[in-house]
Amino acid sequence: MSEIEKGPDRLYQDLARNLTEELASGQYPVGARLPAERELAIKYGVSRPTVREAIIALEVQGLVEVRIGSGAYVKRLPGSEDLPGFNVSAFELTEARLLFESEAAALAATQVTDEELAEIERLVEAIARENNDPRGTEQADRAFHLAIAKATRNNAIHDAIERLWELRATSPEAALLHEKARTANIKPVVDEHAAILGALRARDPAAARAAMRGHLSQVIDSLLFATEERQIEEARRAAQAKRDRYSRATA
Amino acid sequence: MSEIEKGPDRLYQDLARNLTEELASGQYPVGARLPAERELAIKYGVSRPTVREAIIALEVQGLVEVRIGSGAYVKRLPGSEDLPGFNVSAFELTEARLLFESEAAALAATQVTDEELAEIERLVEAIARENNDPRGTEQADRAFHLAIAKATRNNAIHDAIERLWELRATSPEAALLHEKARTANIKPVVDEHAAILGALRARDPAAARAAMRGHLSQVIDSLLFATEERQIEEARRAAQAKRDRYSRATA
DNA sequence: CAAGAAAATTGGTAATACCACATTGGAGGT
DNA sequence: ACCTCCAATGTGGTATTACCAATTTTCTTG
Repeated sequence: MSEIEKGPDRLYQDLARNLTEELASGQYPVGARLPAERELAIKYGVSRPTVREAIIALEVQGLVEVRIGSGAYVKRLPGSEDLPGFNVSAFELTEARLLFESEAAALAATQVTDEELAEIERLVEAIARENNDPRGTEQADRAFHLAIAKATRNNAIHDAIERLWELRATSPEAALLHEKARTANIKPVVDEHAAILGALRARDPAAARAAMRGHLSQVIDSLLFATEERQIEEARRAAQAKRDRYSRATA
Repeated sequence: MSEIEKGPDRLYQDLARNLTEELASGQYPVGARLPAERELAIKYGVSRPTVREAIIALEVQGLVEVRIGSGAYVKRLPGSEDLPGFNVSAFELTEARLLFESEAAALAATQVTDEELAEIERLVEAIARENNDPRGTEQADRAFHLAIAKATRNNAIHDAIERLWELRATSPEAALLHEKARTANIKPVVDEHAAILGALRARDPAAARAAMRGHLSQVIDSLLFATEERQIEEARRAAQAKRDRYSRATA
């Protein structure tokens, strides 16, 4: 039937990629059996050893399970890596950032170097430009926050915060909600980022913490604003009340 | 030469396991070339297709890189997965916990249920028993801190803190240093944990934060105590000074 | 209709052959 | 003596064929 497109190297890799795509397309749901090795060999115009190599590649990746005398069965779909913490909402994510990044900013204020301050200042300007671009990707925003995390001189802190941003990128719902919030609310972020920068420049931990908290509180507000009323009104009120309680206790 | 031990299923898996062990043993350092497929086939008494399957399994795992016409070369050693944040010290880890878990405790104080309080109380008692056991594994300690993280009702926070504990477990140096610190300093932890529990029970965020900070500051102290003077005296002073600066700013 | 046996199907492994690419070493020229 | 080039050799890449073992299906049979 269909032919293998291109690639002079490693036929089995092309075939494994093709099969992975077919898995992702839903052509073979979880639990389904793949065609026999001999059939696949004919279908793709390759030899059976090559088919076996490709299936072994999928097997090692945990995509399929091979049962002797029976066949190769779909174990999980390509997209669904079991990354720990994959099931977090945009609210949880931002709440976590509110807690962690605020403290990180305070620590960074005691550690930041002049070079890092210059870099952060450059990123603030980049964020301003990014905001004017209707199709901005928030790359500068991410870089800004990670630069502060890095200024803590603590790899564990930097990694934890970087991870939160990755979760945001890999969670479809979170990315969508953030995008909605962004289009509806563009103005204040520049000032907030500048305030954070100012506190860092002053080497004032308390001010840096407060500025970061203010910024992320604003982000949560914009998320709340972007939330459909009818849809999750209850969850919205709960998130609001939760934050209020925490904020009041730490004011 | 050597024979394959056992296993009626999947010869290539046995062979891949054998090769992985030989990689781990340092028999083939990074960059070294593995014997030719034909040689391995003879050495292990299997056919070349089977050897190819095993090598492909290693290749998919990123252990070796196959160059056409040249051979299979060791890319990385089995133990060294590139988990993000693999290179963190015990100090960084605990400092991160000091920042994150303190805030998590504050948030948890506003969210914790009576059931969770009962569970946490149970864990405090378990920690006390664990401390009397010279070969305690700190399982209860971990469970205690994760229970508090869970009481925040925020999966992102829980995951981030859980990750820090995993890093501690997977980092040999960190585990070693903690073990040294534990044997040298057993007494205060019970009181500290009880203090945290008390603050949670009182639903007092500020007190919970302070209690957690006090506890983890104590942990850092014990780590400093366990650090060999001659070895990293400079790093020790730096860590001490860093924490002091942050603590003074948040007192 | 059910239980068991036979046949067909499927993955597992081996053996062999040939091709393409890489490396190496020696022939030949400078 | 040195460098260049190319052929021989080694190595992985793939195909073909064959046979075995486990499973599944089919069919016989009580």
